[in-house]
Amino acid sequence: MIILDESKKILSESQEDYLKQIYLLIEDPQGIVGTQALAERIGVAPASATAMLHKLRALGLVHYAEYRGVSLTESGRKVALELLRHHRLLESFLQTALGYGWEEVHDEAERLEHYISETFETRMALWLGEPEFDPHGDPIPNADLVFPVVRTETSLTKLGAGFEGQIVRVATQDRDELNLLSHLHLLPGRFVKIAESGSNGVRLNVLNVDTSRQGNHFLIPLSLAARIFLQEGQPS
Amino acid sequence: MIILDESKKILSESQEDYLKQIYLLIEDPQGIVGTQALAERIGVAPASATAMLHKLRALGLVHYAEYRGVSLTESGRKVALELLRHHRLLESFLQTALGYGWEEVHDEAERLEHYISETFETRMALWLGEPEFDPHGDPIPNADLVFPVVRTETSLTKLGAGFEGQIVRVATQDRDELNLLSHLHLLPGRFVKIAESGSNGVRLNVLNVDTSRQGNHFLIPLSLAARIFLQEGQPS
DNA sequence: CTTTAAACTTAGTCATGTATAAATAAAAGT
DNA sequence: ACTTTTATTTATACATGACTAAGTTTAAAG
Ligand SMILES: [Mn+2]
Ligand SMILES: [Mn+2]
Ligand SMILES: [Mn+2]
Ligand SMILES: [Mn+2]
Repeated sequence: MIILDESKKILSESQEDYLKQIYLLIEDPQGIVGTQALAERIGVAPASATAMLHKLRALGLVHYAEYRGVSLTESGRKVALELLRHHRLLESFLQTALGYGWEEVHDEAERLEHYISETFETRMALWLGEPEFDPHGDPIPNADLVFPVVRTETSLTKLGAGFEGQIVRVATQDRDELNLLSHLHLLPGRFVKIAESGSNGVRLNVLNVDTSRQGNHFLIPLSLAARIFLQEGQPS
Repeated sequence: MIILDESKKILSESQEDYLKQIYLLIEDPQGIVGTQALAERIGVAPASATAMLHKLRALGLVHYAEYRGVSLTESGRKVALELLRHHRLLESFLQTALGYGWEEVHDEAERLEHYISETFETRMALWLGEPEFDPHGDPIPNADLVFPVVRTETSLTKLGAGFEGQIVRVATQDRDELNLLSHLHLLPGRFVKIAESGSNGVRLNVLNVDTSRQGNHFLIPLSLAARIFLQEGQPS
């Protein structure tokens, strides 16, 4: 549905998802991703991915050399960022405006990101007050597809006991994990203090929750703690 | 995207649009519609419609006999109403919640109606306060797909000079017509008095608009007047 | 009735996105 | 280097939804 500047060409939901997944699979800005990993992520056979890569290359959306891997061209990257903006604005909007539960937003956004118009995008952003981060704490590219300035965020596993800071990102889409974190008040915005940090997990005190629930001593397993990011600071 | 109760089968956007247009083209509850009219409405060649009708019949969604025309089965009708509910809730929501212009809502709703979930539908309805009519004045089936009780509405062309009533429906999706009506304050909810009704059109006085614009004597052509519906009554 | 026109369906193609099976290239192991 | 394993591509096929051209049915006129 996203319309390319140049020829006003319209991409299919499939094509868009390939571009988005290529973007997300490439960590380093200069990296490439292989056919297998891509196919696996999209949920198709490797041969199907190869076929699609030929088409995307013909459209000028990817750099792709047979057997060597794939990366995005400038216009391919724009499509991916456009989608990312739609997705993250949608997650914010569904939660804030429509009262969606924390775990319900992802699937809906995954589908709708391909079908909302630029007008819809603009109006959501306006309604939300041009947010820079979504409910997970993930950065939202602005209308010109530029990311907000990065915050200094550090994974829970890299901080020691006694550290005080604010949760700024929770890098998981898993429903159960999100429900757990939601229950424990461990969502972006919360201020916490690390009570204990060991090899089997991390214990936190939530600082700005009513005193009756203060002594929050649940042990967060390392696998999850690694995906919770803090920024130093105290509640204002 | 709409999921059939029985086999959890998912319909394509195309299939859904066929069912919806069959529904809209059949005025009488017991009527049928021909291949040509249907094809024209969808924007495909008649042969393409024939092919699709075979598929929809195989899915148990339409009654269809070659050369004799098509109508909806009970489950086909449910899909059509489901879509209609999505469409009309979306139009209301885009306008009320997101500040869409009167003419912008239709195209967006036409696409999104196929991709929103039942959750999205439910939340929109809640946000809007379970509305029974959309911004055009068209009735919205409730969650059980039952229409609200019909209002007594009469086309402008069937009423004489001096009649006072409230606009309850504006049966057009045309952007220019909608813009015009919007400018003239002739939208559902307004109270008007018929100033003149002749063979070249109808002139209205808008009753509850500031006095400076009272003498609204624009001539509404009959073709448009026929699609404006009033209910008798005075402003409260 | 028979002829003609309109509506409709069938037959044969095409584009898109997927799949499996077989072939080939690249990487790893010895 | 040679061999084996793994990644990837090619060849072929299938489903969907569209098209055009040609044939068929039905309805309207004479
Ligand atoms: Mn998606
Ligand atoms: Mn956009
Ligand atoms: Mn539609
Ligand atoms: Mn629904």
